[in-house]
Formats: sequence, C-alpha cells, structure tokens
Amino acid sequence: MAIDKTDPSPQQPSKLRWGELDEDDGEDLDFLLPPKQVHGPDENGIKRVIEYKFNEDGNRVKITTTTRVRKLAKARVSKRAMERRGWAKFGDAVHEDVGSRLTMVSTEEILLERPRAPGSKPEEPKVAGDSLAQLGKGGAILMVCRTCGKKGDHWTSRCPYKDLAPQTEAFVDKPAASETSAAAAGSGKSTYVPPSMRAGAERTGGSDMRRRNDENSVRVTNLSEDTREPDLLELFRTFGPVTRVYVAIDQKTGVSRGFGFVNFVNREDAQRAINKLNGYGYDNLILRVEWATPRAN
DNA sequence: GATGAGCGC
Repeated sequence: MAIDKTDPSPQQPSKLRWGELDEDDGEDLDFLLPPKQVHGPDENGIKRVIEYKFNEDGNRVKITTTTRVRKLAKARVSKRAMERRGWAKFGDAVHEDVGSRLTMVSTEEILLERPRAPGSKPEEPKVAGDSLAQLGKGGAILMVCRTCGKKGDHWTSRCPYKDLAPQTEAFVDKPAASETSAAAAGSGKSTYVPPSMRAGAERTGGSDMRRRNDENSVRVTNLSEDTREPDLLELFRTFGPVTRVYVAIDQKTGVSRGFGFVNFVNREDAQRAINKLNGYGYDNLILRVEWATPRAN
C-alpha cells in the first residue's frame, strides 16, 4: 500500500470551502472525490485499487492498494477449473465482474416438467389412443407395481391382479376343503383364505393352484434388434394389465431375434392391443401384432 | 421371415 499526497484539482476548491472541513470533521464529503478505480486482476493475479480520501488535514490523498488474488486458489484449483473461469458468462451473471464471485444464486426462471398436474388423477389406460399418444413423453413416476407393471396407481402389495402372480409355496398353505369355511369364519388361528380358495374363485381342479399365464398371448413380430422387454411392456401396458413380456434372444449372439410375446390378464385388452398396434410404426419398423398360437409342449 | 425356457427327483 502506498499513500501519495496529491494536489487538489484546481476546480474543486472553488466549490469547496476548505475551512469548513475542520468543522465538519467526520462529515461524509467523499462524493467530492473521484470514483474508486479497480484494475485487474491481471494474468498474474495482481489487482490494483485506486481510491481517494481526505486525510485529517483536509488534503486529498490517493490510496493505491495492490493485492495479489488467486495466489492460494492457483495452488488448489485444477487446471480445468481455471479454464472454466475464462468462459464467457451468461444469464444473470453476464454483468458480473470477472472473478468477483465464483458462485451466485440464480434468479432465472427454470421450468420443470411434471408427469402430471399435482393433485390430478393418474391417467386411466382405458382410452388406448390417448395413452399411446403419451408414450415416450417420459416423466418419473415412483410408484410402480411389480406384479402388473402399472405405474402411479398402487403398490405391489395392493395389486388387484396379484393373485395371478406365481406364489411362493409357503403362502399356498391351503386347508382341506371342509376346513375352509371354518377358517373363514374366524374360529381358527387365521382368518386368511388364499384368493384361490375363496368363494367364487375359479377352480383349476389340479393340485397346483398356481395358474400358468399363457392365456391371452399376443405375438409381436418385426421388432427392431434393440427392442427389449421393458420397451414392449411400456408399449402394451397402456391397454391393460400385462402378466408377461418376452423377447426372443439368440442364445449365441445375445441379440434379439425380432419377435416377442405379451400376455394380458384380460382377453379384451389383448384384442384391443392387436387392433391398435398391428401395423403401428415403432423404431422405424412396422409392428405385426397377432394372437399367438399356443406354445408346443 | 419369424411362434419363447427350464429344474431333472
């Protein structure tokens, strides 16, 4: 820091009565002084500030403050970060001094996309056309049912179709037919009755109550190589609950063989999917969607 | 153009 006495500029004393300076000691007369000048920092980090003040004798003095900035930063900040400092500023920061602030709070308006308006009901997949139109628009939906794949409607444990999912042996603890009503009446330790044992439940007759979901199977051909099962699910879910998707993969090469299958809970949904998606352009190809002939076995 | 996997008593 250096303090130079400079002569007051010739014009100023005419307006300024120097005698008053003593009386008004401490009064803010700084507006009479030339504005503060800031030079740099230059490429060596040297910053020079020139300001003018009145000293106690009422004389104008020039104060030059020379500081070296970024010396510490230079040692710590990576080369890449230093490069970034040279980038042109944009947005609200356009008018900021270079190097005056490293970060700033943005007041710019940023629009966020929401999957749907807050508080509104999730889209019903009833109208296939509308749902299809929304395909690919994306949007994060956190609640996804692992049984039927439906998003934003219910959790896996509440799935209305969970009975169709393969059950673990441990939970298919079925009482003998005569005990069923007693258990249901609550006289036993448990009042729980497996769905397959409830009144009105479809009897499959066999000892294995787990249903094979090969019903309502739809064959999809002319798929592009990079269409995977999740893609098919996305495409077909809009018509109704899907029990299974499968894409045939070449075991040797691991690439898709260009066809797959989608099984629906409801036959009508499968039919609607066929009507709507057969001939539907997907990934530059025209899909073929038909009823599948039952698997040989 | 094309019709899916697999445990092995």
